[in-house]
Order: sequence, then structure tokens, then C-alpha cells
Amino acid sequence: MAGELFVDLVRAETRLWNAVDARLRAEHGIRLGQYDLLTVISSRPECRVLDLVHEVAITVGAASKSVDRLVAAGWCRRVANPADGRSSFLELTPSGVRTLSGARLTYEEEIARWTSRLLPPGTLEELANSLRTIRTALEAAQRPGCAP
Amino acid sequence: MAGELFVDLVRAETRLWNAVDARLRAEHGIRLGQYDLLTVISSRPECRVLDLVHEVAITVGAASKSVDRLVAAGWCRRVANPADGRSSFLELTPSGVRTLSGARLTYEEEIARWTSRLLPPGTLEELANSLRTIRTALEAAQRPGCAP
DNA sequence: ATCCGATAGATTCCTTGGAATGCACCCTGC
DNA sequence: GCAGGGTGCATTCCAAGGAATCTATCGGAT
Repeated sequence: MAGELFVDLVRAETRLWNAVDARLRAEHGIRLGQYDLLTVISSRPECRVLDLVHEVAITVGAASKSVDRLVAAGWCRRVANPADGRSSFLELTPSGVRTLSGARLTYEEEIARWTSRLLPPGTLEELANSLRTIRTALEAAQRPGCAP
Repeated sequence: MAGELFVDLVRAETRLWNAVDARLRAEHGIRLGQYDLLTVISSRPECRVLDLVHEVAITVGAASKSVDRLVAAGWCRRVANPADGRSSFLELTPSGVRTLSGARLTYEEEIARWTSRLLPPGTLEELANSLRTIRTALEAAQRPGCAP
């Protein structure tokens, strides 16, 4: 039954998310969701709100409000997009860069604790490949213009 | 880097959750989170609110309110626990049983579409094993009385 | 140049989850 | 038996996301 695999996927993701979130909040004062968004912003040259939407699969409204919070926290700012007056480019502030790089070790360490330190290298690699395959297939299907 | 695996895990889970949720809502009028809870309740003989909390890793308050909604939807009821006046046992109503079994095919089918129909059997099995290993390790660590 | 549909995103309302509090009820020591 | 701490759950308050609406802007057709 595929359903059992799905339940394990959901439970593992939930608990791993909670574990990483708890450590990031306690040690760096940042939520995992925010860390995630900052990472996306920092890795894309001219990142807009819509790019966050497509990357993390939340609604436009939620993304817009999340960015508001990142801006309020001083980690991010909106700069005018000269080529399109409707949108802004998002970029990290120096404080955002510092927070992100300061939290990275905790992030990687806590994840490694429950993945690479738990599974042998070959198994780990196959896990990574399988998850990427599933992710890629879903992203391709959920991209604009796929009604059925 | 373990972080990349984690991102793929989160993105795959989010999008797979959304895909299954959308179909369950459209075809059976039930949210995936509710389907999940009903499944847990139906699979445990004397299920209490706290059992849901431990199984799906949400807070007591959230679980209590989720059960309220299941009751309001007519899928579930609380029956007095004769051995402990503080708690109730949760059980499905006939309508809950019908809804659950009616939705099961959609659930399994949509999940299979992105897992067993996407990966060869051996890879699939190893994916299931890895996820279960990670889940089990996290559940063991997050169980009552594990402060560090 | 202007009109019109499409797009980016901000805003509003509603639902849901987390954290903290309150309140029975259980259980142990005395 | 009855005080006092612990437990199970409901409730309250607040933060965050989804859906729908609204506004400004873009881009193509005329």
C-alpha cells in the first residue's frame, strides 16, 4: 500500500521540521519557515514574491505577508523592479545575511543528525534521489496550466 | 549537504499533501488532515485525544479542536472513558466509516500516482524503509522525557 | 494613443494551529 | 480520607495560511 509510505513521509517530515524549527528558534531566533524563505531569496538573483510562491508552494497572499514579516524583522527588503512596476525584487539585508549564515550550521547539523548520521551513504543517496524524483514530477505537474 | 535532501523532503511532502488534499476535498468533501485523524481513530481500539497528539505531532489544543470539527461534521463522537473521567474514547460514527472507506481509493490512487507509479519497486521499498527509519528515530527521541 | 484582458501583489476575511491558562479528575503519601 | 502534585483535555488569545477581492501595472490588438 502506497498509503503507508505516505504516512511515514508525512510523519518524518513533520517531526524533522519541528526538530529543526525548535533549534533554530532557540539558538538563532528565527523560524524554519523564515530560514527557508531567506535561503530561497539569497539563492536567486532577482527574486520576486511570485518566485517564493512557486518554490515553496504557498499562496500569493501568504507569501506577501511572510515577506512583510521578514522585512519587519530587518532581514530582507523590497527594491523596485525597474522592468516591471507591479513587482519588487527581494534581497537580504546585511542582518539577514548574518542571521542566515549564523543559523546554517545548526540547520545542517540537526538535519544530518536524523539523515546522514542515521543511514548508510548508499541508502542516503538513494533516498535523496527518490525524493528529488517525486518532487520534480509534482512540480512539473503543478506548474501553471495543468487543470486536470 | 544534508540540507538539500531536507528541502526535497519538505517540497515533496508539501506538494504531495496538496495534491491528495485537493482530490479528497473535491471528490469526498473531506480535508486530508481530517482523513488522517479518522484513520488513526479507526485503527486504534480506545483512542484518546492524547493518542492523536502523539501520533500526528500536533499540540493538545489543536487536537482537541480538530476532534470538535470531526464531531461537528458527524464523522466521530466522544464516548466516556469508564476508567478515567478526564478523557474520552474517540470512535467513528457510521457516517465517518462510510466517508473514510469511500475516500480510501482516491487517497491511495493519488499517492500511488506520485510514488509507486514513479519509482521501480526496489527503489520504492528502499524509500519506504528509509523514511520509516527516520520517522522511528525521531519518534523515539521526541517521546515524553527527552529534554536535550 | 487607447482599450482590454492578464499579471503582481497587497489586503481582507475566515479557518486553523501553537502557547498558555483553567479545570476536572486521577493518584500517591500521609 | 484528604491534601497536593500530576494528568487529560477544553478554552482563550494570538500568529499564520488559504481564498477571494481589489488595485496598479503590463502588454497586445485595434
